[in-house]
Amino acid sequence: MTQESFIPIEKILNAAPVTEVFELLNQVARQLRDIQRETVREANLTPTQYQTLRLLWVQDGQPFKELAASNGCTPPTMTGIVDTLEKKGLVTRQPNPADRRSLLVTLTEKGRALEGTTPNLERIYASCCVGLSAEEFRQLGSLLEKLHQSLDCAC
Amino acid sequence: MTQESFIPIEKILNAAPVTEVFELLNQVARQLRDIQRETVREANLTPTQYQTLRLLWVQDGQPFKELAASNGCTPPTMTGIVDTLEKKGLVTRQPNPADRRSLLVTLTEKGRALEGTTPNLERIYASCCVGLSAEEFRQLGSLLEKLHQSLDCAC
DNA sequence: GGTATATAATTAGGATATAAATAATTAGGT
DNA sequence: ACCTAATTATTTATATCCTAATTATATACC
Repeated sequence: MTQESFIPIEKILNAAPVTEVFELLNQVARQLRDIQRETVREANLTPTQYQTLRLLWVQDGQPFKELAASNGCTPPTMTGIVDTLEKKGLVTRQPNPADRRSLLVTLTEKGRALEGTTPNLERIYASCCVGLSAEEFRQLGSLLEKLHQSLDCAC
Repeated sequence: MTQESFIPIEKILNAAPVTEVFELLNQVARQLRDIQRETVREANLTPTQYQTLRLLWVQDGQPFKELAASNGCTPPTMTGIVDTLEKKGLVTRQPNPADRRSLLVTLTEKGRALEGTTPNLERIYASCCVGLSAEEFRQLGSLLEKLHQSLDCAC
């Protein structure tokens, strides 16, 4: 039995490799949000507003709950986001014929027209990833997917 | 020339592979923050407050600017965080002898004592990553580091 | 049918976030 | 020394973001 077998768990934890990687992940997420912020600033949108509009451009007329889930926030948060988008005249609340409790978040003409005028985020994102090969990028996606699954199960 | 040659760039971009990976990355970041929230809830702390205390546990008496940078937020945000930590009696603002504009964020006895009683986040994080092998996890860290560098340069 | 439970969106209240402007202080150039 | 420019923390205004509690409606169960 080699000496390495006796490295105490505390010592390994002190190195905190997991925490380090997770802090790096958070840092990268912040960088991406900042890039997004710069990209949509000219359109007078915040990253959150842009993200929500993107979801509606793909499928208009979504109930709050679904929209919140797709956006990764809670329903109360989505209420606030839709409030500000409504103030800007980009969306409206419409009754849901299928359920009178539910409201559908719906694009206005102005909100729909915005799709054609906002810069192409995919293009800008791609230009920021020159440091990674296509294969490395594919690998990153695969590992993140695995981590996502693992976090979903374990916690 | 086959028809495939005429696939317009817009159609390819709609597949949005980069955006997909980046949205996955954001989703994982959110999962990690939620785990952190659950972990420190019992201590009556938010993830942000815990993160800031962690920085002070490593090095006490940091100026606002440094603390904000380490925490990945702006100085105005750090002002708010320290305000709430001060209200909880965990930190105080101390004058910086080296620069009268500067204030040092300093742990109180109560704030320092909290280090021993909060749960070990590293241990909890590690238990959530059972889906990845050590090698895969190392690879993920390496790819994130590369992406971090790339985003820093390109944007 | 009537009551209990569940669900959709909101409200209330607190804590982060950003941008923009400000007060106090320091640093640099002349 | 003096004046301008840069820096530190803050304030203000607006926008996210959470949890917990509320309101209105729908579904289930007996």
